[in-house]
Order: sequence, then structure tokens, then C-alpha cells
Amino acid sequence: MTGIPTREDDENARRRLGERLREARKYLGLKQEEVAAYLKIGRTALTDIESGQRRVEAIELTRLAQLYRQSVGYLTGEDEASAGLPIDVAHLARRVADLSVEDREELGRFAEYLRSRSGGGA
Amino acid sequence: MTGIPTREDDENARRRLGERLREARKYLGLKQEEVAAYLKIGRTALTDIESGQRRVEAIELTRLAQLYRQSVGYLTGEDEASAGLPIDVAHLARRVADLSVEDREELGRFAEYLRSRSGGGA
DNA sequence: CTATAATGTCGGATTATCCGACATTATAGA
DNA sequence: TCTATAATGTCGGATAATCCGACATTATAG
Repeated sequence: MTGIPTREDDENARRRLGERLREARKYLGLKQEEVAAYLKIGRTALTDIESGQRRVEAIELTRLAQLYRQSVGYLTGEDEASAGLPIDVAHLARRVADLSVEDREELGRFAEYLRSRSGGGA
Repeated sequence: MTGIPTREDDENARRRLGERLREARKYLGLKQEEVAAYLKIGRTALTDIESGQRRVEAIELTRLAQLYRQSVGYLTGEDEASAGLPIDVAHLARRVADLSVEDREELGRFAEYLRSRSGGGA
């Protein structure tokens, strides 16, 4: 078990990373062009990233995790099973991001209420 | 706030990543040569990585996280990075993460209500 | 202090990236 | 459906990063 990673393992891992990055982007309804501009890379570079043809730098990865509201662990498939935030939570976070501070606080209180009501499940 | 990352931010982030990687390696008492062999890169390449002079690929990062028995989130300083989000949003996302799906949906609808009420700020 | 291991530095060969032009595919509207 | 346009994909060559060995410097043991 835990064999030494081969070059092909790398390619597979890169492809899966690219797929997750693409999924996350489309989920937020962003264009390659927009994300590429955010990362300050060319659009075709993002095409290559999402198809696993270009390496992703660690810093780029953290920036993407922020933009996509996902943990870097999820994007890298760190724990194939237990992901970072559930996708609907990420969606919520995005919608919440441009609410006013007061509204966010009110939403937080409501979240607390829901949590206490159902006893904070797993 | 939440300014666009500059080139210098990248360099700083890379340096900090390198420092954490070096710390993790020394903690395990490994030599650069051993880790480099594990990653199948030259020893001097690891020297450059740990001093922030060479980029770290996402795949390399996950391999190092395994070898060093750390999360990629720790190595990238994810907590530090999620300061990119407004603090209360990150906090909310965390609290929301273990609510049930139904509660999350209800919370999402409430967020929509708040949004429409104040006309989608920011 | 000396011997040796470990790490750091540098230059140029090697390899990956970048980016624009063009091709292909998805999407919206008549 | 057909068409216009947006979005994404592909490719080649200019550009930039990496790689790696030789040598320098620093840490550690004895």
C-alpha cells in the first residue's frame, strides 16, 4: 500500500484537480476570462489548467479557493470523502458576501436559531 | 477592503509557504535530499522552494502534505488566507456547515429575503 | 579545530508557460 | 431550425521558469 506515485498518478491528479476547479467555477457562474483576470493569467492558461494540461501553483490554488469559497483541501481532493464546505454552503456564502454587515449579523442569528432548533446535526 | 493581490503579495505568500514546508521537514528530521527524492525533483529545487524562490505545484503540495502529515490547508496558511473573506462571512459559513440540508435551504431563502430587502448591497 | 554533512548560490541547458490567431462548441433570440 | 454571438478549445513559437551540476557557505560531530 501507499505505493510511490508514478508520473501517471500525477497526470490523473492534475486532471481531477482541473475538473474540480471547473466545477467550482461553473457553479458560481464565472467565465474563464473572469477567473483568469483575477489570477492575472491568460484565459487559455485557465483552459489548460481545467483540462489538466498546466500545473497549478500553490499560491494560485489558494487564490482560487478563496474566489470559489472552497477549502484548498477540497480542491486538491485531500480527503476524497470528507470535503470542505458542502456545495450549497459555498453557494450561501457567496450570496451572503455582499450583504450588509447588519444583514449578515441577522442571518447569523437566524443560523443560530436553526442550529439550536435541530440540535446541531453532523 | 479585500484588495487585489499584488505581485509582492505572491512573493510573500510563497516565502511563508516555504517556511512552513521547511519547518515541517525539519520537524520530521528529514534532509532536503530525502524529500527531494520523494518528490522526484533535484535537491536544489527544494532549497529554492523552501526559500520561496521556486513555485510549488498543487500536486507537489499534496504529496508534501502526506509526507509531512499535515493538511494542505495548514501548509498554505488557509486560515490566514480566508481572511480574504469578510470575517463574519467565513464564520457564518463554518457555523452553517453542519446544519441539515433543509435548514441550509431555509437559511438560503432568508438570505435572499435580506438581499432583496436591502437591494443587494456592496 | 578539523572533517564531513547539509544546505545555499549561480549559470546556462532544458522544459513549461504564455498568448495571440484561429477552430470548435454552447447559448440566446428571431 | 437557423443565425449571431459568446464561451471555450487548440496550436505554434516567443518568453519565462525550472533543472542540475559545480562550487561556496554553514552546521554538526568528534
